[in-house]
Amino acid sequence: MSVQANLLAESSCESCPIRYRAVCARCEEDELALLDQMKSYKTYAPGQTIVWAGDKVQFVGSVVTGVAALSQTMEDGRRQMVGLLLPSDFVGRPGRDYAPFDVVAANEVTLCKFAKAPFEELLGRSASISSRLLEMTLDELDAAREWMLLLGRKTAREKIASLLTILARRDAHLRLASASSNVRFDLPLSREAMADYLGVTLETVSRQISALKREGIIELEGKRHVTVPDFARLMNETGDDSDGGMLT
Amino acid sequence: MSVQANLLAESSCESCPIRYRAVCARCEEDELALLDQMKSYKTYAPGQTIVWAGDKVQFVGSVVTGVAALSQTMEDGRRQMVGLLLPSDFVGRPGRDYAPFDVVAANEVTLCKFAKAPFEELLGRSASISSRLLEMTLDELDAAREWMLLLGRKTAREKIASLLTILARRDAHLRLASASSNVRFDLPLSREAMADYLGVTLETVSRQISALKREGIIELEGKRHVTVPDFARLMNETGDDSDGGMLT
DNA sequence: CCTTGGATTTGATCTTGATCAAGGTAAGGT
DNA sequence: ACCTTACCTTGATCAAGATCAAATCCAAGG
Repeated sequence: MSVQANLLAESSCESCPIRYRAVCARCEEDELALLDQMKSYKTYAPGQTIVWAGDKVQFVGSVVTGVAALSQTMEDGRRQMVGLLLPSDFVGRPGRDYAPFDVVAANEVTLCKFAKAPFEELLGRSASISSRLLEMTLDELDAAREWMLLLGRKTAREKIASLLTILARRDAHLRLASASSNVRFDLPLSREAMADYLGVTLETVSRQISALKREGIIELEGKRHVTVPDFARLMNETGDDSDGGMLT
Repeated sequence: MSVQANLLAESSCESCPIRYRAVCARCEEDELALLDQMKSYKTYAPGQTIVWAGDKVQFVGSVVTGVAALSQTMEDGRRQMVGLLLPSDFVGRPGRDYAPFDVVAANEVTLCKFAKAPFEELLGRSASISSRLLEMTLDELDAAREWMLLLGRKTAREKIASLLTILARRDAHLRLASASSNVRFDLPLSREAMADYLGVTLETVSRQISALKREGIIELEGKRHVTVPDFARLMNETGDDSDGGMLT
């Protein structure tokens, strides 16, 4: 939910459209100038690991384009994705030196980076930035907790439908679930990545997608392009309240 | 993990031992005085709902004693606990008016409350409080994400062992997993609450606890009092790395 | 055009944990 | 002491999803 809220927030700015929206919604001019000085861009190839869990991390930043995934792996190889980073999402942990999780580029990802130390210094002085960052973190926490409900209590079918709903909303920039029928979008994740996100196997992902297709709830062109002829019908499969969580 | 980190943080203070540690680790004297003026205490009975999801919430605060649970319920009654609030944990969401989840007292809970508006006002001025709150929120986010791994990928046995480990650590104030054998503690949660936290049924919780008992990994006196004769052996059942996540 | 390898789909079977159904246990009330 | 009630344990059965094992698809390269 909160991810969407973020995407739909204030309008963007020329030089770094995403960063401005995400971190600096309420920045003063001089703060923006400072941030501009310390920013840099970097692009990562699909599948590339941006940060390894346990690494010392020297930067914070925002996703500009692409999709990155936060994930954890157990010794025996079981993997769980614990967060999706979409454009405008913040990456990094002010006040913490080591990354708690892997950050992996799901497709080609561009980050807008700030050196960590000066950013933290600015954070210590600017109430506008730190309070904005607190809000964003609280939103992430809410999103994580909604995902806990999905992981702990939803069926495989509900999990898939929930993920498709989120991706569809993101791509279509829908404000309300019911706002538009016939949504089309591309899956930014492989079946395996979806499985790791949903806490199921890739076979289960494939079977559930096939089932939704067979029932006409979604249509597929190729493996990755999805059309949802009736969004409400997909929503009905998520197990969520019909209001789409707009209250939060 | 982070919950433990919090508990093991700086020493406490006379008038409101918990709050000082949690929110005001780096407060100035005058900020403490302000907080003292606006604080009040309230006690809730076991099972009582402190906040309903969707409610307008007028306070923030800290847990002083007892255990409270954050939880979500689906229309058909499926329930998932999405956070445990132990003494010193922060409750509430500065900058947000409505509660996203239910908050329920698992046993008798005492809260130290601050009126939300003046607290937020202080937050807007005090870099020390807002940065501390950001850190605490990031810790909660890490804890939520570790729980996602548990919910998505661990077996029932690993889930139970993980929960027991966390509760044992909390109660025994262990610094390291291996620091002490023969840990004893009381379960603050019913079987049903544990089930809702772990994303399984209460029967599964009961069976797995019985299995661990049968194998001598834990001992039970009554339903609630647990003894762990060899902590490392319990840890081995959690599926986690042996280091116990001390790096984060 | 053909080959190749990764990604995906599909099928058959198995396992874990859910569900359904009794019993057991202990604290509190009468 | 006896009953009530809430909570917990245990057993039998079932089903969702995991696992194992082929096919199939398709884009990239030769």
